[in-house]
Amino acid sequence: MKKASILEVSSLAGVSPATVSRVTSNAAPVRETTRKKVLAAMKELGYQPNSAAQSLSSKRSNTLGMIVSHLDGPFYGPVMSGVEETLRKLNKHVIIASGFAEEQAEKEAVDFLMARQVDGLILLTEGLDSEYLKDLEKRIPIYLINQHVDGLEIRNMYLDNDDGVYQATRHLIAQGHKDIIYIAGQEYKQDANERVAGFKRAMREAGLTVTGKQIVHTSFEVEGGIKGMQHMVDSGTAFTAVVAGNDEAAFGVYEWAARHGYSIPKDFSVIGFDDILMSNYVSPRLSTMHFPKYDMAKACATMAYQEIYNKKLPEGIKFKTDLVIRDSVIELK
Amino acid sequence: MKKASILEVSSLAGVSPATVSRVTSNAAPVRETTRKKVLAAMKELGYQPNSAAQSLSSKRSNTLGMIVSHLDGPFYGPVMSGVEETLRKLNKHVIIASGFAEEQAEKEAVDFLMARQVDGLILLTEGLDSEYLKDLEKRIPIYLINQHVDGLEIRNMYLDNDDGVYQATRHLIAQGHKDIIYIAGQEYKQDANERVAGFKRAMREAGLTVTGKQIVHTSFEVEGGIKGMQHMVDSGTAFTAVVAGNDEAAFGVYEWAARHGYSIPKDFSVIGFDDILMSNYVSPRLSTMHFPKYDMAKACATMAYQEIYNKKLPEGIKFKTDLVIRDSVIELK
DNA sequence: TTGTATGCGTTATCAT
DNA sequence: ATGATAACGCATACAA
Repeated sequence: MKKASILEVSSLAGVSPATVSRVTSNAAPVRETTRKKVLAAMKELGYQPNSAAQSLSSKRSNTLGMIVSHLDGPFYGPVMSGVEETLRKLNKHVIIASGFAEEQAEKEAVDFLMARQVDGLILLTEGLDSEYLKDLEKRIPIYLINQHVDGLEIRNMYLDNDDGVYQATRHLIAQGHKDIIYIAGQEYKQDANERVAGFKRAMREAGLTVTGKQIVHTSFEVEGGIKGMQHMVDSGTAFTAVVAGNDEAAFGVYEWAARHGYSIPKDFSVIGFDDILMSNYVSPRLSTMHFPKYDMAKACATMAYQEIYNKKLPEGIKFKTDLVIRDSVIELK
Repeated sequence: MKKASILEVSSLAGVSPATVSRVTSNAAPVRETTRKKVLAAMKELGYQPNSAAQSLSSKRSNTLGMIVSHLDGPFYGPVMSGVEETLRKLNKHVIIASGFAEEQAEKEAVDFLMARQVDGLILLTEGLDSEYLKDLEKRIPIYLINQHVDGLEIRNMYLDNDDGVYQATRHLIAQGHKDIIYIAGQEYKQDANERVAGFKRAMREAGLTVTGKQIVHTSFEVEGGIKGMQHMVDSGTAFTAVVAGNDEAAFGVYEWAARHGYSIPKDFSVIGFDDILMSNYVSPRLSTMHFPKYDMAKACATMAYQEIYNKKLPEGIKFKTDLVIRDSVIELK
């Protein structure tokens, strides 16, 4: 069974190739009886449209490009998964490239995918600035996950970072904590700063003072959590609870605690952000803010599909986090 | 700057389109002076070959398909990363699809990618049996990661699972442990069983008896580790050390220990397998067998490239694991 | 070494 | 509703 072409199908069905194309693409009306004939012929020959030919002729690749900072990492996996799954059901393809969170590499990834004639670009990047993106948007539909760009709001899938950490902090406060420290992500990262803002807001609203001493910028990594804790202790800042910029940093806090003989949550409470898979399996199980990564990815893929292939106007969505209470936070006596 | 075609480049360079094609594809000799002219023209027009046209004409998509069980998960990420990175450097593309470790879904993924005219298939699957794969191999070059199929050895990137667990177990024995239990992965999984074999071999070689009581088949997941431990305790099997089928299961052992008030490695030692990222960050840091996922992925991608685009014969590679000593195993006094 | 001409498999335009 | 036919942009025999 070698590859059959549209021509063979058409002759076997006794119609023109154009008609076959009409039934495969579902783009024009076809009499029900002829449709059946064609479908039968397709099945008999095991016909699969040649996508290169389709692309060449239709000027569409039926493929979306996706760029993520890293192919590994607990955060990107679920996002890729959601995008791929959604698009596959819609019979579209994804080509994923990694950008390593570096401007140069991410731009190369863009070029790489553009050369591939992708119909749109889903971007979960960190090194592409607003100028570049606005420019890019003129050439191809783009969809941004986790990055806010003025003027591109409608193509933005966004998380309410501020509100998320606000909730997390309030949870701590509700448990009686007053001396709370915050281990923030990289200062140049948008989301890191929004989260810091949520922390400050919650603290002030509760009548608690927040000075620079209670916040340290490190990174969204295990190492960042470790360093952050060390910094706080070195600087003599007292605390009964720590909110980590993300779960990985929270694991760093755990690690620091283990190294120095502290017990969580007995000695101090910890809350994270993202709700990555591992968070449910560390000891103590990490209380955190659930980031609806998967839903966000699906929404993003759907939005892209709708705009590109169905001419619907895109509409940005702002997602909210949910508090996931587990075992790493206890009431302060 | 709209998309320039090969025709415009050729006329601007004062050569035929065929010559332009020759320089882009690097497939036929071109006089150095004309090459420069062409290159200049390409640059001036920002020429990017239309890959759909290339595919259609050359009957090559310059794209490899890759199927993994899950897009997330600590194991697949590094593998995807290695493949993507390697291929991108070689100017080839990867389309990744997930198969969810289910036969049906994985076969659909194959069809999906075949329809896309991929030039080859890199398979990191769990639901595709030998028969199917041997059949598939007749239609398209395939490369198997982590799955041994008789007759397809040359297209196989394989890990010496047996030797890995053998080493892990010997490490435990060298530390004075005699009562060792093994928490194995799913019984229908090839690698799970090879690992069990390595365990038995090491035990017997050391003159230690190994009965069915010391081995329990659960799964390669955190939950599997938890259940495995519970099973061992319920059945009253004594032990001073446990080897887990993989790191995730080892985390389950950690979790079980935490829930029941045991302290690792004081109360018992634990060794894992895979060396996933998190293993370095749990407490205590997990001793484990390093699985060269990334290297394996790169080797696989390179092999695929060489065979498909350079007609070189593929050659399967068997990788070895390395013992990574961290803090979860201590000497038995 | 370079040019000419044809074909790749599909979609889209224009008829009918 | 359906058919005929011209693109689509490139690679590749074949010729020169």
